[in-house]
Amino acid sequence: MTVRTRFAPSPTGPLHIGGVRTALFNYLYSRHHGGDFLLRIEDTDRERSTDVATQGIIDSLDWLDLARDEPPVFQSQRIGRHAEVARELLAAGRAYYCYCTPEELAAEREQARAEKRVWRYDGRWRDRDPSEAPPGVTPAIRLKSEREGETTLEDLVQGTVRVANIELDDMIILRSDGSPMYNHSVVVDDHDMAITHVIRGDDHLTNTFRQIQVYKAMGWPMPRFAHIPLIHGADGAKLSKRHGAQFALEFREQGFLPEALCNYLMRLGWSHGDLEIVGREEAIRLFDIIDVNRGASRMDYAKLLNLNGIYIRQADDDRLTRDVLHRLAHRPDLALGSHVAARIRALMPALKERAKTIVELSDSAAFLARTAPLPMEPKAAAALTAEAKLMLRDVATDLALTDFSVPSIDAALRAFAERSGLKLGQVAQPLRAALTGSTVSPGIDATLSALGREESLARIVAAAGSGQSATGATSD
RNA sequence: GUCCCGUUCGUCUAGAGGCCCAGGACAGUGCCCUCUCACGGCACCAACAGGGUUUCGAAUCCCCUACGGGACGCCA
Repeated sequence: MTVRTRFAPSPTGPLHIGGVRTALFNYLYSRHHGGDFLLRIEDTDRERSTDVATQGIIDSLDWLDLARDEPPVFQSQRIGRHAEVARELLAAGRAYYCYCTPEELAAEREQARAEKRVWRYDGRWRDRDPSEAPPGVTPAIRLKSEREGETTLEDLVQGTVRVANIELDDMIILRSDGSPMYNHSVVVDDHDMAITHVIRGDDHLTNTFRQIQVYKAMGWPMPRFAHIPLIHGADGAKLSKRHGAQFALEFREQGFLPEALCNYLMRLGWSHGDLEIVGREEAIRLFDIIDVNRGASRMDYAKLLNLNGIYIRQADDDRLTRDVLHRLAHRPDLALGSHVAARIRALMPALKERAKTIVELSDSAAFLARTAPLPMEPKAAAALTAEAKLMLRDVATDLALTDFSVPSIDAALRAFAERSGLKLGQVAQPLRAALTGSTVSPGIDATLSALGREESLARIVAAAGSGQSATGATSD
């Protein structure tokens, strides 16, 4: 039997990072076993479900490269089938009409809570004849749950979990308006979709016991269940806005690579010895659901950032150049052209060594898309002393004689420094300021080479010329 | 409140009775490399929630307590 897993989010908002991990585990599990990974949109709550959210979920999964094997199933299109199963249950005597009104039940629940009692539906219509039904009330359909013994769940992550059946009341499977309830439709859909492994957040653990009752009542084979722990914020509380990014596409916006996010999320609650860096192929090969921990784990943005840096360094230079160009295109202060793309591509091996996000990478490449005179950071301006400016004119002469390859630039700079009795840093820092407007950049030789002869010399001249009047009487 | 689950360095984790006076990674600190910043290298800091059992021996088995989390809808 082929393994079939599914990710079943409700489209009520952007895809949360916990959902991403659930999707990832489902994906990895099915791939590991050569099975199928499916998507089901649980949009039966018409009030809260939106098309925008649905599209957001699909975009998120696409970005993360969690490919589905079949078109998405929309639960809202299956409510007829859910009702049909409910009627089957009714006909088989495994379910019954309940004529309690929502108001009546809500009041009871409220009262029980006020008295600090546990409230459960008492099954008052379970064995009553429908002829006793009060007039004018359209009934809901409730499942006849087992009332004795206990239900045991052999969870792939949580182990053996038992609940006394007395804890479970007769849940509603079909509302009085004919629409299905979650715990019912999930079972019908999972069955019809031939799902073999249900991997989901452990907030669903207690639902499972109710769902098992439906499987039993229908005589359907049960899938295996795996309830994975939730992700919390740094303070151990539920992940929320103040903890930082929490939605998949937010991470994309903040410059994270999908493979870094996947690697991070996979290692959260799962491990394979001391292994930290796990690419997609290896993840598929190594992933097993029984290696997933039971306890909730906390989101550590610092570690994700570190991982992102590692993935950026490993990433293909052309791809990173495209990403950077895409981001820089939105900046009104820059002028992009093919020569800029070439410069960024040329310097990319050095740039990516220094960035932890695509945002940082883009910022660090921005100077390549400017034209002289450059805006100067205060520290860079300070590096351009009168003395330095004079030195720049001289070094420009030497540089002009090179072929602007990295080795020849390096050789020229070292020779110049030695001849002038300067340390390399005393030459490189003013040059860096002149070329980038900053005190931080890749190696000065690579920076010069990427910028090219013409642009480099123009920037040096611009920087050296602006303080021409300096005669040694400069203040501060 | 009831039911269920969990608890190893700040964080993610290794650990399936002796290999552990607890290992790795991130973060932090210091040093080295060095034209800046990174990268890289080296080192330091730092944990078995508490108590009680079993055992020759427990982070590992069992029990209790504390703390944390989840679920208790005609929501999903």
